[in-house]
Amino acid sequence: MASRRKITGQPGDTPAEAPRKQDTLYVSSLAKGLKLLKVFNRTNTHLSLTEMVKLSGMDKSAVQRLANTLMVEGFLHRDPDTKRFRPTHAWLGLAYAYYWSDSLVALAMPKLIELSQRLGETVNMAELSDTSIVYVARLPCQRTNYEATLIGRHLPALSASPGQAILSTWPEADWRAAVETWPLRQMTARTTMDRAELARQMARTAERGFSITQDQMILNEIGISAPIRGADGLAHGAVQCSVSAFHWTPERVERELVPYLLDTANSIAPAGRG
Amino acid sequence: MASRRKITGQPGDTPAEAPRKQDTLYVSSLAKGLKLLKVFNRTNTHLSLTEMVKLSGMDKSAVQRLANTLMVEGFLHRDPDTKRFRPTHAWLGLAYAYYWSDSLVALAMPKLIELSQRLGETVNMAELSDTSIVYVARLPCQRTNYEATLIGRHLPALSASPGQAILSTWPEADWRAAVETWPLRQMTARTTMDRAELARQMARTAERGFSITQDQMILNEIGISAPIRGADGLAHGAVQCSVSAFHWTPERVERELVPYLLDTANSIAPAGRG
DNA sequence: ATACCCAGTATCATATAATAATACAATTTG
DNA sequence: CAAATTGTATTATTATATGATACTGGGTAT
Repeated sequence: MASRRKITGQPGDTPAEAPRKQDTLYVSSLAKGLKLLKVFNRTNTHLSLTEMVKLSGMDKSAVQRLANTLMVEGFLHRDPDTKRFRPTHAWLGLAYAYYWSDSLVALAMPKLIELSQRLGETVNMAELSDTSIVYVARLPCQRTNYEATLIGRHLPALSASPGQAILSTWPEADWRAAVETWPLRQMTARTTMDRAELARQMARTAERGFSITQDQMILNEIGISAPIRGADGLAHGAVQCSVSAFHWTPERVERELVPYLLDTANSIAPAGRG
Repeated sequence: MASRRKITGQPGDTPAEAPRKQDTLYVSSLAKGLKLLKVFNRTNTHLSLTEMVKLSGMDKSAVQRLANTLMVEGFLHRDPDTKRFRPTHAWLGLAYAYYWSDSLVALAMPKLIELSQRLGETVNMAELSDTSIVYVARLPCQRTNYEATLIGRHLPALSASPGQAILSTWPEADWRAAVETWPLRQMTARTTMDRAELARQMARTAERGFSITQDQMILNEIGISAPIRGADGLAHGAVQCSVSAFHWTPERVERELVPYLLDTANSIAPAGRG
């Protein structure tokens, strides 16, 4: 590796390229294989070998071997005609396994279904994952767009209403630190990028016990979230309801949705830790 | 490896232990890492190092290194207190990526939502994966149990109504071969294990264009499925409705559910191949 | 208390198994 | 039909994964 090092690294590469992680208890071949899985996303769905090479920044031979291994093990499917790789049902199998390890979802599910039928609007459940929230359960209604039906989506916690609801249950110093440092991404023209403004919203959320956001992820979308508190008062997750600003005003939301949302969130009592 | 081979292999091991797959384009370290992921399932949700060793049949040191790598890469979480590993939200992130690669789900989703609201009963969509069906979309209703809300579940295609519906669109010789050879598992006391009987059911299904099963996965559960046909007439997936035998009779199902189910399935037109 | 046992952690010499260059085949493109 | 691009196969080289072993610490029973 000393002599045959990568000479320059193409300018388009991911920055820094992560020189070496640890040593003895780090299996880099496994890490590279996982990296190849992560290359598939919303825009990269059916990839050729060379595309995988470009996107992963790894060597052609390496990608060849890793992709082949993933195929043999059932994690990638190769279309014999186009020679392109795509994810397999094994990826859903992992989600299935995940759900059995997350007791909070099991607790919440019946209440979420009930809420969704009562409100007739999209109901979601999200959990915090580092500085993002992740949708773990989704009950769509007719006018829900496809993206909003998909579990596993990660969003910046600061901008999404479930994130704000969860954070608001933290000690004030903690959530203020998060508001200062956690990443933000301009998703729509109106996504709040002003951290001072976010801090004000958070203060209001902490005070009221629920969060309301608008135009943050999609224009004309109103998100309302209530935290699911544990015995220690800290939130493990949040129940979210998503409605259209065409049909709803913040006032009506607060009158007709929030009470049910809070009721549902409060009725979900996490046992120990999720 | 010639000298330090595994001496005997404990009697409890998985059979044969897969001596070697291929050689030059097979990265066994990656395969082992994936094997470790597969160890997590419905019953094994939070695993200690030694449990992972037992379940995977791999060396203690190997598991140590692989698990550590999976943790560093964000695919396993370790509880600092119990020292146990569990799946992370990355597992749901893979499901999210999967959904963008499966255009059939995107096509079907709005129709499935509509159907679920019209019927007020659990509506699912499943796809064939080898000899299993996999649930790719689920719209639960109040009395749906937790397991039936989870995507990614694999079931023997021969026993599940979506599997029968899909198979019934194949040329008769093909589905007959499947009925003869594909695996069966006794899930309830009444799961049909008689292949001749299954063949009769399949013939009926092929004739009628939809399948009805009862007591196959859960007692008192009736499953009704309609195939989603492509341009070639072959099914890429199936729409399923699941109801309780306490509230429904096969006759009423056929009158009040089947027409809507068929209508929904027919309105989903797969473009090219999923 | 103390000794034991078991689970988790760390270290290291060894050679297996991953590497990346290269060559070949099969495409698609001009 | 040539040229370029992508996918496939082969190989020498050594970096990297291996698994035995030893260390640490918590829990339990003696």
